Amino acid sequence: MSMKTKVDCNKVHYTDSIYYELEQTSRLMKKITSQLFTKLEIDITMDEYAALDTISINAGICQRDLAKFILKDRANTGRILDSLEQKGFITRFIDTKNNRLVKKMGITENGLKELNMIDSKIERYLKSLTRKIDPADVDRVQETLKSFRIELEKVVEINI
Amino acid sequence: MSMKTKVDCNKVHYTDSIYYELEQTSRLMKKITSQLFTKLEIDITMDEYAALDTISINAGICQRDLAKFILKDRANTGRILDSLEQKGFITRFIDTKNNRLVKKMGITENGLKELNMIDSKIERYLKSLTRKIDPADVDRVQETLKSFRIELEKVVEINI
DNA sequence: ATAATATTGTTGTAAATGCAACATATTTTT
DNA sequence: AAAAATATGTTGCATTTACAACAATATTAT
Repeated sequence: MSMKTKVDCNKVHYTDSIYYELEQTSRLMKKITSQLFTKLEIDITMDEYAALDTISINAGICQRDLAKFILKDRANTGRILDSLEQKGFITRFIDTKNNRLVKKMGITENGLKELNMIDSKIERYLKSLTRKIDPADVDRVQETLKSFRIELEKVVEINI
Repeated sequence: MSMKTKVDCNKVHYTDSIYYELEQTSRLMKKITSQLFTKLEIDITMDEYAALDTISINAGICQRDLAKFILKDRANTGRILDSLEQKGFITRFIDTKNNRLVKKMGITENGLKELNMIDSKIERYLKSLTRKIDPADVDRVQETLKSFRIELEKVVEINI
Protein backbone atom coordinates (compact mmCIF):
# COMPACT_ATOMS: atom_id res chain seq x y z
CA MET A 1 0.00 0.00 0.00
CA SER A 2 1.46 3.33 -1.02
CA MET A 3 1.85 6.15 1.43
CA LYS A 4 -0.39 8.35 -0.70
CA THR A 5 -3.25 5.88 -0.55
CA LYS A 6 -2.85 5.41 3.16
CA VAL A 7 -2.91 9.12 3.79
CA ASP A 8 -5.98 9.53 1.62
CA CYS A 9 -7.84 6.75 3.42
CA ASN A 10 -7.21 8.36 6.78
CA LYS A 11 -7.99 11.85 5.57
CA VAL A 12 -10.57 13.75 7.57
CA HIS A 13 -13.02 15.27 5.12
CA TYR A 14 -14.91 18.49 5.66
CA THR A 15 -18.00 16.84 4.23
CA ASP A 16 -17.85 14.33 7.10
CA SER A 17 -17.63 17.03 9.74
CA ILE A 18 -20.39 18.15 12.05
CA TYR A 19 -20.22 21.58 10.41
CA TYR A 20 -21.20 20.20 7.03
CA GLU A 21 -23.73 17.79 8.52
CA LEU A 22 -25.34 20.78 10.20
CA GLU A 23 -25.55 22.71 6.95
CA GLN A 24 -26.90 19.79 4.95
CA THR A 25 -29.55 18.93 7.52
CA SER A 26 -30.56 22.55 7.80
CA ARG A 27 -30.79 22.96 4.03
CA LEU A 28 -33.00 19.90 3.74
CA MET A 29 -35.17 21.06 6.63
CA LYS A 30 -35.57 24.46 5.01
CA LYS A 31 -36.55 22.91 1.70
CA ILE A 32 -39.12 20.68 3.37
CA THR A 33 -40.63 23.56 5.34
CA SER A 34 -40.74 25.66 2.19
CA GLN A 35 -42.55 22.88 0.33
CA LEU A 36 -44.95 22.60 3.27
CA PHE A 37 -45.72 26.32 3.14
CA THR A 38 -46.47 26.05 -0.57
CA LYS A 39 -48.60 22.92 -0.14
CA LEU A 40 -50.64 24.43 2.69
CA GLU A 41 -51.04 27.67 0.72
CA ILE A 42 -49.59 29.78 3.52
CA ASP A 43 -49.32 33.30 2.20
CA ILE A 44 -46.26 34.55 4.03
CA THR A 45 -42.69 33.35 3.62
CA MET A 46 -40.84 31.23 6.17
CA ASP A 47 -38.68 34.25 7.07
CA GLU A 48 -41.77 36.36 7.61
CA TYR A 49 -43.22 33.61 9.77
CA ALA A 50 -40.09 33.42 11.93
CA ALA A 51 -40.03 37.21 12.23
CA LEU A 52 -43.72 37.29 13.15
CA ASP A 53 -43.19 34.68 15.84
CA THR A 54 -40.21 36.60 17.22
CA ILE A 55 -42.22 39.83 17.27
CA SER A 56 -45.10 38.09 19.07
CA ILE A 57 -42.67 37.14 21.83
CA ASN A 58 -40.74 40.42 21.96
CA ALA A 59 -43.42 43.07 21.76
CA GLY A 60 -42.06 46.56 21.07
CA ILE A 61 -38.73 45.39 19.75
CA CYS A 62 -36.90 47.72 17.35
CA GLN A 63 -35.71 46.75 13.89
CA ARG A 64 -32.04 46.37 14.63
CA ASP A 65 -32.69 44.17 17.65
CA LEU A 66 -35.03 42.04 15.58
CA ALA A 67 -32.32 41.76 12.93
CA LYS A 68 -29.96 40.36 15.54
CA PHE A 69 -32.57 37.81 16.56
CA ILE A 70 -33.37 36.55 13.09
CA LEU A 71 -29.76 36.82 11.86
CA LYS A 72 -30.57 39.00 8.86
CA ASP A 73 -28.99 42.35 8.10
CA ARG A 74 -30.87 45.58 8.73
CA ALA A 75 -31.72 46.02 5.06
CA ASN A 76 -33.49 42.71 4.68
CA THR A 77 -35.10 42.91 8.08
CA GLY A 78 -36.65 46.18 6.96
CA ARG A 79 -37.90 44.55 3.77
CA ILE A 80 -39.44 41.62 5.65
CA LEU A 81 -41.19 44.09 7.94
CA ASP A 82 -42.43 46.13 4.97
CA SER A 83 -44.11 42.99 3.70
CA LEU A 84 -45.59 42.02 7.08
CA GLU A 85 -46.85 45.56 7.60
CA GLN A 86 -48.34 45.73 4.12
CA LYS A 87 -50.23 42.52 4.85
CA GLY A 88 -51.51 44.01 8.09
CA PHE A 89 -49.83 41.51 10.41
CA ILE A 90 -47.70 44.05 12.28
CA THR A 91 -47.83 47.75 13.06
CA ARG A 92 -44.76 49.96 13.15
CA PHE A 93 -44.34 53.13 15.13
CA ILE A 94 -41.55 55.57 15.89
CA ASP A 95 -40.25 55.52 19.43
CA THR A 96 -37.00 56.10 21.27
CA LYS A 97 -34.49 53.62 22.66
CA ASN A 98 -31.51 55.03 24.58
CA ASN A 99 -32.57 58.47 23.41
CA ARG A 100 -32.38 57.35 19.76
CA LEU A 101 -35.25 57.38 17.32
CA VAL A 102 -36.07 53.82 16.39
CA LYS A 103 -38.86 52.01 14.59
CA LYS A 104 -40.58 49.66 16.97
CA MET A 105 -43.26 47.18 16.06
CA GLY A 106 -45.95 44.95 17.43
CA ILE A 107 -48.08 42.13 16.14
CA THR A 108 -51.67 42.96 15.18
CA GLU A 109 -54.84 41.05 15.91
CA ASN A 110 -54.74 39.67 12.37
CA GLY A 111 -51.06 38.88 12.72
CA LEU A 112 -51.71 36.83 15.83
CA LYS A 113 -54.55 35.06 14.08
CA GLU A 114 -52.31 34.31 11.10
CA LEU A 115 -49.51 33.10 13.39
CA ASN A 116 -51.79 30.72 15.27
CA MET A 117 -53.31 29.52 12.03
CA ILE A 118 -49.89 28.67 10.60
CA ASP A 119 -48.79 27.03 13.85
CA SER A 120 -51.80 24.75 13.87
CA LYS A 121 -51.40 23.97 10.17
CA ILE A 122 -47.76 22.93 10.30
CA GLU A 123 -47.56 21.43 13.78
CA ARG A 124 -48.37 17.83 12.99
CA TYR A 125 -46.33 17.86 9.78
CA LEU A 126 -43.22 19.02 11.59
CA LYS A 127 -43.71 16.65 14.50
CA SER A 128 -43.99 13.71 12.13
CA LEU A 129 -40.50 14.45 10.85
CA THR A 130 -38.91 13.29 14.09
CA ARG A 131 -41.21 10.33 14.71
CA LYS A 132 -38.40 7.89 13.96
CA ILE A 133 -36.04 9.63 16.39
CA ASP A 134 -36.04 9.06 20.12
CA PRO A 135 -37.63 12.19 21.67
CA ALA A 136 -34.84 12.22 24.27
CA ASP A 137 -32.31 12.42 21.43
CA VAL A 138 -34.21 15.30 19.89
CA ASP A 139 -34.12 17.20 23.16
CA ARG A 140 -30.46 16.45 23.67
CA VAL A 141 -29.58 17.62 20.15
CA GLN A 142 -31.53 20.81 20.61
CA GLU A 143 -29.76 21.47 23.91
CA THR A 144 -26.31 20.82 22.50
CA LEU A 145 -27.02 22.88 19.40
CA LYS A 146 -28.04 25.76 21.61
CA SER A 147 -24.80 25.56 23.60
CA PHE A 148 -22.92 25.37 20.34
CA ARG A 149 -24.76 28.35 18.90
CA ILE A 150 -23.99 30.41 21.99
CA GLU A 151 -20.30 29.61 21.53
CA LEU A 152 -20.56 30.58 17.88
CA GLU A 153 -22.17 33.89 18.79
CA LYS A 154 -19.07 34.74 20.80
CA VAL A 155 -16.82 34.17 17.81
CA VAL A 156 -18.76 35.60 14.88
CA GLU A 157 -18.30 39.21 13.88
CA ILE A 158 -21.78 40.61 13.80
CA ASN A 159 -22.01 43.99 12.10
CA ILE A 160 -25.75 44.36 12.13
CA MET B 1 -54.80 35.39 35.44
CA SER B 2 -56.72 35.69 32.20
CA MET B 3 -57.19 32.77 29.88
CA LYS B 4 -55.46 34.67 27.10
CA THR B 5 -52.31 35.15 29.15
CA LYS B 6 -52.31 31.57 30.25
CA VAL B 7 -52.64 30.29 26.72
CA ASP B 8 -49.92 32.60 25.50
CA CYS B 9 -47.55 31.49 28.24
CA ASN B 10 -48.02 27.86 27.29
CA LYS B 11 -47.73 28.52 23.57
CA VAL B 12 -45.14 26.46 21.73
CA HIS B 13 -43.19 28.80 19.51
CA TYR B 14 -41.59 27.85 16.23
CA THR B 15 -38.55 29.88 17.19
CA ASP B 16 -38.08 27.56 20.18
CA SER B 17 -38.24 24.44 18.04
CA ILE B 18 -35.35 22.24 17.02
CA TYR B 19 -36.08 23.17 13.39
CA TYR B 20 -35.40 26.84 14.00
CA GLU B 21 -32.46 26.09 16.31
CA LEU B 22 -30.98 24.05 13.49
CA GLU B 23 -31.39 26.87 11.00
CA GLN B 24 -30.00 29.52 13.32
CA THR B 25 -26.97 27.46 14.28
CA SER B 26 -26.30 26.59 10.68
CA ARG B 27 -26.61 30.22 9.55
CA LEU B 28 -24.13 31.31 12.23
CA MET B 29 -21.75 28.50 11.33
CA LYS B 30 -21.92 29.47 7.67
CA LYS B 31 -21.21 33.10 8.47
CA ILE B 32 -18.22 32.16 10.62
CA THR B 33 -16.79 29.86 7.98
CA SER B 34 -17.30 32.51 5.35
CA GLN B 35 -15.47 35.06 7.50
CA LEU B 36 -12.70 32.51 8.00
CA PHE B 37 -12.35 31.98 4.24
CA THR B 38 -12.04 35.73 3.74
CA LYS B 39 -9.57 36.15 6.60
CA LEU B 40 -7.35 33.30 5.38
CA GLU B 41 -7.55 34.64 1.81
CA ILE B 42 -8.84 31.35 0.44
CA ASP B 43 -9.64 31.93 -3.20
CA ILE B 44 -12.57 29.58 -3.70
CA THR B 45 -16.01 29.83 -2.17
CA MET B 46 -17.29 27.55 0.61
CA ASP B 47 -19.61 25.87 -1.88
CA GLU B 48 -16.72 25.24 -4.25
CA TYR B 49 -14.73 23.83 -1.35
CA ALA B 50 -17.51 21.43 -0.37
CA ALA B 51 -17.93 20.39 -4.01
CA LEU B 52 -14.19 19.87 -4.39
CA ASP B 53 -14.09 17.71 -1.28
CA THR B 54 -17.05 15.67 -2.52
CA ILE B 55 -15.39 15.19 -5.90
CA SER B 56 -12.17 14.09 -4.25
CA ILE B 57 -14.08 11.31 -2.50
CA ASN B 58 -16.32 10.34 -5.44
CA ALA B 59 -13.97 10.30 -8.39
CA GLY B 60 -15.75 10.11 -11.75
CA ILE B 61 -19.10 11.30 -10.42
CA CYS B 62 -21.45 12.96 -12.90
CA GLN B 63 -22.95 16.41 -12.45
CA ARG B 64 -26.45 15.37 -11.47
CA ASP B 65 -25.19 12.93 -8.84
CA LEU B 66 -22.93 15.63 -7.46
CA ALA B 67 -25.90 17.98 -7.35
CA LYS B 68 -27.74 15.46 -5.18
CA PHE B 69 -24.78 15.24 -2.84
CA ILE B 70 -24.31 18.96 -2.36
CA LEU B 71 -28.06 19.74 -2.40
CA LYS B 72 -27.85 22.30 -5.17
CA ASP B 73 -29.86 22.19 -8.38
CA ARG B 74 -28.27 21.12 -11.65
CA ALA B 75 -27.95 24.70 -12.88
CA ASN B 76 -25.95 25.96 -9.96
CA THR B 77 -23.92 22.78 -9.69
CA GLY B 78 -22.85 23.37 -13.29
CA ARG B 79 -21.87 26.94 -12.45
CA ILE B 80 -19.81 25.86 -9.45
CA LEU B 81 -18.05 23.32 -11.65
CA ASP B 82 -17.42 25.95 -14.34
CA SER B 83 -15.60 27.98 -11.73
CA LEU B 84 -13.60 25.05 -10.34
CA GLU B 85 -12.67 23.96 -13.86
CA GLN B 86 -11.66 27.48 -14.86
CA LYS B 87 -9.38 27.61 -11.83
CA GLY B 88 -7.85 24.29 -12.85
CA PHE B 89 -8.94 22.35 -9.78
CA ILE B 90 -11.07 19.80 -11.63
CA THR B 91 -11.23 18.31 -15.12
CA ARG B 92 -14.45 17.45 -16.86
CA PHE B 93 -14.96 14.84 -19.53
CA ILE B 94 -17.86 13.33 -21.41
CA ASP B 95 -18.71 9.74 -20.55
CA THR B 96 -21.75 7.49 -20.34
CA LYS B 97 -23.80 6.37 -17.36
CA ASN B 98 -26.66 3.92 -18.01
CA ASN B 99 -26.11 4.49 -21.70
CA ARG B 100 -26.61 8.24 -21.26
CA LEU B 101 -24.10 10.90 -22.11
CA VAL B 102 -23.01 12.58 -18.91
CA LYS B 103 -20.32 15.00 -17.84
CA LYS B 104 -18.07 13.34 -15.33
CA MET B 105 -15.29 15.02 -13.43
CA GLY B 106 -12.21 14.41 -11.36
CA ILE B 107 -9.99 16.46 -9.11
CA THR B 108 -6.67 17.62 -10.54
CA GLU B 109 -3.25 17.61 -8.93
CA ASN B 110 -3.66 21.33 -8.25
CA GLY B 111 -7.16 20.75 -6.94
CA LEU B 112 -5.92 18.19 -4.46
CA LYS B 113 -3.15 20.55 -3.40
CA GLU B 114 -5.67 23.36 -2.93
CA LEU B 115 -8.00 21.08 -0.99
CA ASN B 116 -5.27 19.94 1.39
CA MET B 117 -4.06 23.50 1.78
CA ILE B 118 -7.53 24.70 2.77
CA ASP B 119 -8.03 21.73 5.10
CA SER B 120 -4.83 22.47 6.96
CA LYS B 121 -5.61 26.19 7.10
CA ILE B 122 -9.08 25.88 8.59
CA GLU B 123 -8.68 22.74 10.71
CA ARG B 124 -7.60 24.29 13.98
CA TYR B 125 -10.02 27.21 13.63
CA LEU B 126 -12.98 24.89 13.21
CA LYS B 127 -11.88 22.56 15.99
CA SER B 128 -11.60 25.47 18.40
CA LEU B 129 -15.30 26.21 17.88
CA THR B 130 -16.33 23.10 19.80
CA ARG B 131 -13.69 23.31 22.52
CA LYS B 132 -16.30 24.22 25.12
CA ILE B 133 -18.50 21.28 24.16
CA ASP B 134 -17.97 17.74 25.38
CA PRO B 135 -16.54 15.78 22.40
CA ALA B 136 -18.95 12.96 23.20
CA ASP B 137 -21.82 15.41 22.81
CA VAL B 138 -20.44 16.57 19.48
CA ASP B 139 -20.33 12.99 18.23
CA ARG B 140 -23.79 12.26 19.50
CA VAL B 141 -25.22 15.37 17.86
CA GLN B 142 -23.57 14.50 14.57
CA GLU B 143 -24.97 10.97 14.74
CA THR B 144 -28.49 12.12 15.55
CA LEU B 145 -28.38 14.83 12.91
CA LYS B 146 -27.40 12.22 10.36
CA SER B 147 -30.33 9.99 11.31
CA PHE B 148 -32.57 13.02 11.16
CA ARG B 149 -31.23 14.02 7.75
CA ILE B 150 -31.83 10.54 6.40
CA GLU B 151 -35.44 10.75 7.56
CA LEU B 152 -35.75 14.16 5.92
CA GLU B 153 -34.39 12.80 2.66
CA LYS B 154 -37.27 10.34 2.58
CA VAL B 155 -39.82 13.13 2.90
CA VAL B 156 -38.43 15.92 0.72
CA GLU B 157 -39.38 16.16 -2.92
CA ILE B 158 -36.09 16.31 -4.71
CA ASN B 159 -36.39 17.29 -8.36
CA ILE B 160 -32.74 17.56 -9.17
C1' DA C 1 -42.33 3.23 -36.44
C1' DT C 2 -43.96 7.06 -34.21
C1' DA C 3 -45.10 9.50 -30.16
C1' DA C 4 -44.62 10.22 -25.42
C1' DT C 5 -41.71 10.17 -21.52
C1' DA C 6 -37.28 10.38 -19.02
C1' DT C 7 -32.34 11.80 -18.30
C1' DT C 8 -28.79 15.14 -18.37
C1' DG C 9 -26.88 19.54 -18.85
C1' DT C 10 -27.38 24.69 -20.06
C1' DT C 11 -29.53 29.26 -20.35
C1' DG C 12 -32.62 32.83 -18.78
C1' DT C 13 -34.99 35.16 -15.20
C1' DA C 14 -37.02 36.67 -11.05
C1' DA C 15 -36.42 36.63 -6.09
C1' DA C 16 -33.42 36.62 -2.02
C1' DT C 17 -29.31 38.01 0.07
C1' DG C 18 -25.34 40.59 1.74
C1' DC C 19 -22.72 44.57 1.58
C1' DA C 20 -21.56 49.29 0.88
C1' DA C 21 -23.19 53.92 0.73
C1' DC C 22 -26.25 57.16 2.24
C1' DA C 23 -29.45 60.11 5.36
C1' DT C 24 -30.55 61.50 9.83
C1' DA C 25 -29.92 62.07 14.56
C1' DT C 26 -27.20 61.59 18.82
C1' DT C 27 -23.10 61.02 21.48
C1' DT C 28 -18.27 61.56 22.24
C1' DT C 29 -13.93 63.77 21.42
C1' DT C 30 -11.03 67.64 20.69
C1' DA D 1 -18.47 74.81 19.87
C1' DA D 2 -16.88 72.14 16.15
C1' DA D 3 -15.52 67.69 14.53
C1' DA D 4 -15.48 62.86 14.73
C1' DA D 5 -17.69 58.74 15.83
C1' DT D 6 -21.86 55.99 16.69
C1' DA D 7 -26.68 54.32 16.07
C1' DT D 8 -30.56 53.47 13.18
C1' DG D 9 -32.98 52.77 9.05
C1' DT D 10 -33.17 52.93 3.79
C1' DT D 11 -31.55 52.55 -1.01
C1' DG D 12 -28.73 50.63 -4.68
C1' DC D 13 -26.16 47.04 -6.55
C1' DA D 14 -23.77 42.80 -7.36
C1' DT D 15 -24.00 37.90 -6.11
C1' DT D 16 -26.49 33.76 -5.10
C1' DT D 17 -30.28 30.98 -5.66
C1' DA D 18 -34.22 28.46 -7.26
C1' DC D 19 -37.13 27.45 -10.86
C1' DA D 20 -38.72 27.09 -15.51
C1' DA D 21 -37.72 26.48 -20.27
C1' DC D 22 -34.87 24.58 -23.54
C1' DA D 23 -31.62 21.26 -26.23
C1' DA D 24 -30.03 16.81 -27.02
C1' DT D 25 -30.32 12.01 -26.43
C1' DA D 26 -32.29 7.54 -24.88
C1' DT D 27 -36.09 4.74 -23.35
C1' DT D 28 -40.85 3.32 -23.21
C1' DA D 29 -45.57 3.16 -24.87
C1' DT D 30 -48.90 3.00 -28.48
